[in-house]
Amino acid sequence: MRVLLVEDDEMLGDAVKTHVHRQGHAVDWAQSRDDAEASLEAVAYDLVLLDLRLPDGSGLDILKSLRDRRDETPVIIMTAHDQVSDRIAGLNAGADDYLVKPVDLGELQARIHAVSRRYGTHTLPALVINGISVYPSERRIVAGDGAEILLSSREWAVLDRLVARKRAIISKAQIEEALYAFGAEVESNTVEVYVSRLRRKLGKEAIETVRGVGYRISTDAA
Amino acid sequence: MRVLLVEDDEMLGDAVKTHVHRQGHAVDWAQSRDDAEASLEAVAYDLVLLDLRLPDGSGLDILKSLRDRRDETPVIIMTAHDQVSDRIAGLNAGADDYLVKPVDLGELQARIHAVSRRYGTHTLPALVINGISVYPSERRIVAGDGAEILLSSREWAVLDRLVARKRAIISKAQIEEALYAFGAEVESNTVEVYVSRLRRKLGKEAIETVRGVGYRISTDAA
DNA sequence: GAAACGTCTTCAGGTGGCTGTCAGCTTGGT
DNA sequence: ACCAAGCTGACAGCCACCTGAAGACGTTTC
Repeated sequence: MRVLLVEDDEMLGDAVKTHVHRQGHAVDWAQSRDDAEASLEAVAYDLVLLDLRLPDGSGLDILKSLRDRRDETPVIIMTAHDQVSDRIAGLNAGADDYLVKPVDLGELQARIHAVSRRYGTHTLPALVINGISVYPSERRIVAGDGAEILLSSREWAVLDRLVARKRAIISKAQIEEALYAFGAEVESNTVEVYVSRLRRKLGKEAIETVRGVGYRISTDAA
Repeated sequence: MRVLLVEDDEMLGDAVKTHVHRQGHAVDWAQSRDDAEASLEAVAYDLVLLDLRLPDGSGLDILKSLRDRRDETPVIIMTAHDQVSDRIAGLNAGADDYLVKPVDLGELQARIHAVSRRYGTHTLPALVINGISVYPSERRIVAGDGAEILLSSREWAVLDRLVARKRAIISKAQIEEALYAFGAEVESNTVEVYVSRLRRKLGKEAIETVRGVGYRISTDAA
């Protein structure tokens, strides 16, 4: 997932960003209201973590303007104190959930998971190889440090076949079948080339070759 | 194979686990939905046996979230009663087969076999030597601790001949015949070499030499 | 429209695992 | 002790696989 974190506190922001990164999500961190609105305009996010107390205006206004634009991106509010009025205002303005500071990272994780599930987006990677998270139905993988790596459509198609049945050995023929939906034959080592490219992005050990049989995801890669 | 059993009933779970374990598979047993999801996240399985009625949520959700993640691990459902609606919902959600409780262990075995066969993996080892399972038509053997040992195609061919008729003594000539489909003569001790290589992987006692006659699989190896 | 860019496919040279061969050694029978 | 049969480490050749490069094609940018 792609997450926008709106938080002016350096310490807290850093902790949250790191933690959410570790869950395998791409995190942009906006430290002011202007920052946040610029980001929201430029990028489509799957989730927004929103602090209501910002130096240059209320976080609530960000949420309101989002919903005014009929943007239904899930928003989780982080309120500075357990102020009932804040929470009510936030939820009324269209927030999906809220957290009370000091933020417990485990709780944050659980709430992100719950909200995302409600929206049908994926928060759990289908697979983690070498600390690199692979997500289903997304042409992107996330490295351990949070950096995003984009996959081309063919690269992703190959990886998808391998990940769908993790413990199985998949033959080149099976992979080709998935790549070229009937008819469109290919007469060279295309699959080998894409495996090679995937290895460059995922790490050499990520995909195991079984000579004369096919390929398989390495299950033991830590 | 590595199997995840999701079942909250102690009695039934124990019986099923024991039975499946006897077939030579590694079985993890999850007794709750949370347990099951944690296991699925951490480990790649070849098969999931899924009870739909769990204390902390529906087993169907587990299946749905698996398929949402484009995970195609085979799933066999166990429904509490012969509820048509359950079965239909399960199959629609992407289950591969279903069992009706009370579970008949023989039927369970047959269905596991059928589902696995559809996916090209074998569930019944042709033979167990030294706690190492040998599967038909696969160039792979599995040690007692679950570690996999890959065989080269020639190694496999030799082992296959020996396993095909377990108690019989197979001559070198017969084995050579299987290795080199007519014409392609071999004029050295190739068979001896491959027996040696196999012994290195299977254990010294796995293959017995009958001087002047041929080889045979040791049946007494525990 | 032209240039810059990214993707897909093909090809060619390189690499490493698999294979068959042999030589020297071990084992079993007499 | 001797011989025949079998065992196994070493090695050269082969073939499956790997990978860098380049051309064809489509897309974006100016």
